[in-house]
Amino acid sequence: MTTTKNPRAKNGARRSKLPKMETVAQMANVSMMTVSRVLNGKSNVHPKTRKRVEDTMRKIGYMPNSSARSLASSKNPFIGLPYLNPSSGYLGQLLIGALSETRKKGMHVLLEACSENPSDWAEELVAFCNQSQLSGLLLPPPLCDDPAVLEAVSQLNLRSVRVSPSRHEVRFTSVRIDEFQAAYEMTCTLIANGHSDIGFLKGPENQDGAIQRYAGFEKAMTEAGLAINHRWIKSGDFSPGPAREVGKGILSLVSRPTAIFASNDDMAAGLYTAALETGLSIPQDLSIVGFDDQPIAISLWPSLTTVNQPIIDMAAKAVSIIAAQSANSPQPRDIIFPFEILMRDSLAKPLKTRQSKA
Amino acid sequence: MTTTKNPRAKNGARRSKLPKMETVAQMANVSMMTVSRVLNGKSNVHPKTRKRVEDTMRKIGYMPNSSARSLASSKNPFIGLPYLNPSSGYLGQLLIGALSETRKKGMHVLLEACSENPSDWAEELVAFCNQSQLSGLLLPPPLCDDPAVLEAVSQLNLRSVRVSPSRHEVRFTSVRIDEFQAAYEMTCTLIANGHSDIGFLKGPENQDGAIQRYAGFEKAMTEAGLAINHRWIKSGDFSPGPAREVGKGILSLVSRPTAIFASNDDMAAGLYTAALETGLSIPQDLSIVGFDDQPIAISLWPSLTTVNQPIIDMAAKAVSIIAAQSANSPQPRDIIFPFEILMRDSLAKPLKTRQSKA
DNA sequence: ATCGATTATGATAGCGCTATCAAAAAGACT
DNA sequence: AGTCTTTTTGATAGCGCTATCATAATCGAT
Repeated sequence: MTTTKNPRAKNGARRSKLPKMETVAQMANVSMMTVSRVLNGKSNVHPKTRKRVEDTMRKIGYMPNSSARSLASSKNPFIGLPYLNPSSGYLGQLLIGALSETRKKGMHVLLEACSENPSDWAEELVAFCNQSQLSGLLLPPPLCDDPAVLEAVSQLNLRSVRVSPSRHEVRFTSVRIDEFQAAYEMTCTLIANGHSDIGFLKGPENQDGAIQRYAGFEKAMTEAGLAINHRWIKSGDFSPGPAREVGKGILSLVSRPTAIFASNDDMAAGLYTAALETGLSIPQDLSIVGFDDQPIAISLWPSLTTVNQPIIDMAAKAVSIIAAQSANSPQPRDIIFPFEILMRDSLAKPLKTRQSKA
Repeated sequence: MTTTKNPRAKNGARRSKLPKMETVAQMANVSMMTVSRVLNGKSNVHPKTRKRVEDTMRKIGYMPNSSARSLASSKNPFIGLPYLNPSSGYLGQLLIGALSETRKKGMHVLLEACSENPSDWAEELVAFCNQSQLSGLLLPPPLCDDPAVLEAVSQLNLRSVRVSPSRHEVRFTSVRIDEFQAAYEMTCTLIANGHSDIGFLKGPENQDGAIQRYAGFEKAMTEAGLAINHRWIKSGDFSPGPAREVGKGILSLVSRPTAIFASNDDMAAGLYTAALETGLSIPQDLSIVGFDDQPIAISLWPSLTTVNQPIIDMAAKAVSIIAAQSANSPQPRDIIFPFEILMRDSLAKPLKTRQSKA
């Protein structure tokens, strides 16, 4: 008696009820199916009807419920982006490209952090894809170069695009630059500038891209008839700290190179520090070139000469491939983008030219 | 006759059929409802039954379909993260924290690029949230300081958390540091090191955080009885390029400061370049301090003294608040994290102390 | 006009899961 | 054993949309 049963209770404040497709259909005097067709941009709707439906949608602020759409069609407007190493500038670029394209296509990017442990990648990825009913997957390095991941993903019946893998793989579409060629050309540039004593900071030994970069360097040196001094070739992990350490090692040798090619810009940054600490001026005493054109390249002084890969365009292309509903052209392709050698201020001709024996 | 009707046809290669909940239910000899309860971790399931169901799930590799779950429950395991300015190191940190937490909670982060045009933000955000049935929203700067966005989002009936807003707002939960206090303490540190001629590079005039940082600087100067020389106070946009320009302006004055406080690390990096170009050594001729501890802070040489805000922890906390289903404690809170002044190598005592008249 | 070929629209039946409420089973007491 | 709680389980009815197939409308071309 004292307690008056409150009629609102039920589902309470769950969510302010959005208009549903049925409402649109009634107001526009068509069936839901026609509304659905308009929503999905199907071609076989009479222009007049289409306009009426579109107007109605706009008028009542209809928003399709993506869960329902996806349940009914087994397709989500989501593109998965699993990755590690999120602090790198690479991710930022990738996202700019990917998001600008998903935006146009009405899709979204679903991010997923990967385990630290590479052996978990494949299994996690499968769970991720299955649960979220992704329509596609963007595979950045190092995932795109992991055999177990590729094997697992290839069985998943979704469109995956590998972004900057080091080499093509028949089962997948790749968007990439020719890293080997880029490293080759950068080395040629160094040589053309009069350098013959050139050091190289390798990336992680187990990353294919890192290997290709070194291979390109090797080819250019060999072609030019220059010896490679192995005391000037060191390995790092694509981060500045270790690069600085090994850089100091190289620069404190009695005979040191006039130029060093770092496998990426972060390592080049480490090298800058090493040079400054050793009392060497860039580029007078030492030329440094990098790879990737990370944001840091222009923050450094002098600005870093490096190789630019158009990650933004590559990511956008990758998304547009996934978004292409055309469906019947699921042919994996190898799309090679042009790279660019950005001549900035960290490369100059050496003061004296010499070729030491390796 | 000639044409043998092929029974497979129908839905063709759509997707390799994953086991459904019904299969689990049958195999475990329970109803789907019980399976659903186990899946959702409800408490009222007999331990024995729960184990049987869990075993069955594992055995047949059951993966719940998140679209179906979300349609039935009007809840997606997605946290929206709208943002601009994706190249900043800030985003990387934010993602590390957010993703490590979503991972634990079985949720995902849905990224969305915002329009370049701030006046579109609110409307876009509403569409984004409604369509994707987000369970929460992370609002990083500058979105978290935009009144129209806050107004729109507050009506949306979803959990939103503002990440590093410049001040608290009663309608929302905030995770942040006290930027005013941090800037104040950093300035005190500068003063304690013997600097009295201190310049300041402001951030964008319209960002509240940037304003607070300057206010903290002002307070410390005033308290110490030091005059502010307005020729040493310039505005930038949180990016290195313009900072370098205005930095050169300040450093080429006849009377220049012995230290400059940049509103963020990117601007500090621009200042490094300006100093080097002007022939000044850091920190001998000029001390520089930054704010944010972006990745570049340790790539610079000498390493940058700066303020660290624990973005990773803040983002993780934000996600865990959204994930907290407890529901009946929707009280917005203002969670202040401790900042840290990272003493590195870009700050030293000035060679000579003087106080010029403003 | 009349017929087939096309194009536009609609009725129906789920997609895979959860909310709801009712029923059954298991304890806690006389 | 019998009654009353409390815990555990199940049957049913959608969530909001799309696939599918059938029907109706439209259009040429005879």
